[in-house]
Amino acid sequence: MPSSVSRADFEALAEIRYRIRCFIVFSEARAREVGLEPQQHQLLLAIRGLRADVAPTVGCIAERLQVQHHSAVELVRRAVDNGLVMKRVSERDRREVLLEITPKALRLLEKLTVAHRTELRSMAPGLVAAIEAVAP
Amino acid sequence: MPSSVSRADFEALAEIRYRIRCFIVFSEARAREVGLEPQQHQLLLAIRGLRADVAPTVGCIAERLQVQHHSAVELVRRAVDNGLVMKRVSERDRREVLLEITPKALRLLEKLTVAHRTELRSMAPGLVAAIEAVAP
DNA sequence: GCACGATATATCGTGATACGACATATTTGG
DNA sequence: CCAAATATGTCGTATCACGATATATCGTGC
Repeated sequence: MPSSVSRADFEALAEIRYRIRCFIVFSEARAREVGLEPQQHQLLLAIRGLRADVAPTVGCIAERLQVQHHSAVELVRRAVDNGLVMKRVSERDRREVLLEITPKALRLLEKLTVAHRTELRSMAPGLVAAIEAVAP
Repeated sequence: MPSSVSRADFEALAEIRYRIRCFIVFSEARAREVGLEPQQHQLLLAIRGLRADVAPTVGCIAERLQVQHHSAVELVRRAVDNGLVMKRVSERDRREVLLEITPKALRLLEKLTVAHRTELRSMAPGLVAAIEAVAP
């Protein structure tokens, strides 16, 4: 029985990862250019990009960032130290902490989001093609 | 002048990052399940997924992994220690080191690649839709 | 054919960060 | 009103990518 994985499969999967990494590296470079650590940029995007009907708690953000909750706790603490995020205890459930990004952070995030939208529009065809080569 | 970034833009960009992270987390979990460090799995995929007409040198792999060359050097060293990769000096240019994955590593990579192909087929529609929401 | 800049790989020390283990605070259900 | 569940927070550790630097090899001008 021959392998069920062809050379083309390896190439296509490697190509997806390569293109994703290019996007991530681009993103991290843009974030640092405006003085943000890449993870803190992702935190801001996760908070601001949450659907309006979802409460921006630490746990929810941890899920969206796909990290353990205590990693999110530390990330939020650094962001608060840098004046990017504000915490406030939820009134409904005082175990929960609601997150909000500061006006300064929002300006940086908007600037970064414009750059990312532009870059994505440029790389989307290649990335989508790579994905569809693996998952037709 | 209003912001050129809408709420939908933030949500769509955040959604792309979320789905990419889900894929990465899935990938890292599968790699660890077969006893590979995620980066070493990526190294194997990068080597095996190289186009046939490209020489698998350390520098080339560093570019495909989007890391600095000395990061690739250390990654390769760990992979060699683990019996996953073999190095041999290029005859054409003795500065270059050509990389080859071992039969054992190839078996692991094939197994992982099957799992990734399956997962990608499952998540591709959502990911592509998210990309096209930002880059129509 | 040799000096020198360019290129490819390697080494070492460091800093950031994500995680596991554990702790605290609050809510909920019987 | 107590115990289990849930949400957040703290601390120590280990991994890993990077910058700075070093070594080896190649190519070129002279």
